Amino acid sequence: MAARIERGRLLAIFAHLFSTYGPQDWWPAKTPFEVMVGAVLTQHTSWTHVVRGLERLGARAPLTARAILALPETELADCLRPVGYFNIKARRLRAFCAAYLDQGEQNGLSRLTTAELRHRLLGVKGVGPETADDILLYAFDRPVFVVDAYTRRIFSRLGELAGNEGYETIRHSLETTLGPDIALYNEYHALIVRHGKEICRTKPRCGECCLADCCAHPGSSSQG
DNA sequence: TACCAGGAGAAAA
DNA sequence: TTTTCTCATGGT
Repeated sequence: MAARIERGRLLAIFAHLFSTYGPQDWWPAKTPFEVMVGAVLTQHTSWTHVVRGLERLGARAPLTARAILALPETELADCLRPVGYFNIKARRLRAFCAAYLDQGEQNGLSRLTTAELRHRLLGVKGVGPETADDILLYAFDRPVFVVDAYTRRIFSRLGELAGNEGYETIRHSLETTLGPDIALYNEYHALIVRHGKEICRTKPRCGECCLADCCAHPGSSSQG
């Protein structure tokens, strides 16, 4: 069954988050390619660790697909040590760089439709739905809502999701309800991550944070 | 000391 | 097809 969330409620939650945290100015990267590298590295890892990895990598080679591919995998893995899962991520990053060059880099990929681009990204080993959608939204400015663990957790706590919906179900529901709004998706996901990092880990129950007012919704279960 | 973090793929059931 | 396991460092 498809998840259904009211548009007004989604916008109210967004307004609460925005008034609490302000603009997040995402993604924290200098170039679209750096966004892509960050998206691969941040899998199941906090951004502070990714920054360290990027700094080590940047000290060893320019942040380009060719330069990364020119590094031996063991050396790349050593750069990525602070990120965690460094052996796996070195393999995944190399696979991504190879695919990126193969598909014509930024210019070649930019010509594809969002659906085609998403399909190509998901075809790269190590790029799953969330990583692909991070790249689509923040590197290619495509109207794709990124669903991550925090998105699922927060909307579940607010009673908007059961919590066991599939990734595509949640994404489709959010995109259908909100309409294709790149700026809104960009800020919403950034705010969800900010809220998740600051609040969800320390306050286990819904209603103990800036979203308390939103918890008054009749459908809210408020069970953490 | 133990738990968890902005996932994804492979293996097992 | 679904569930479980593995990858790994570093902060709390």
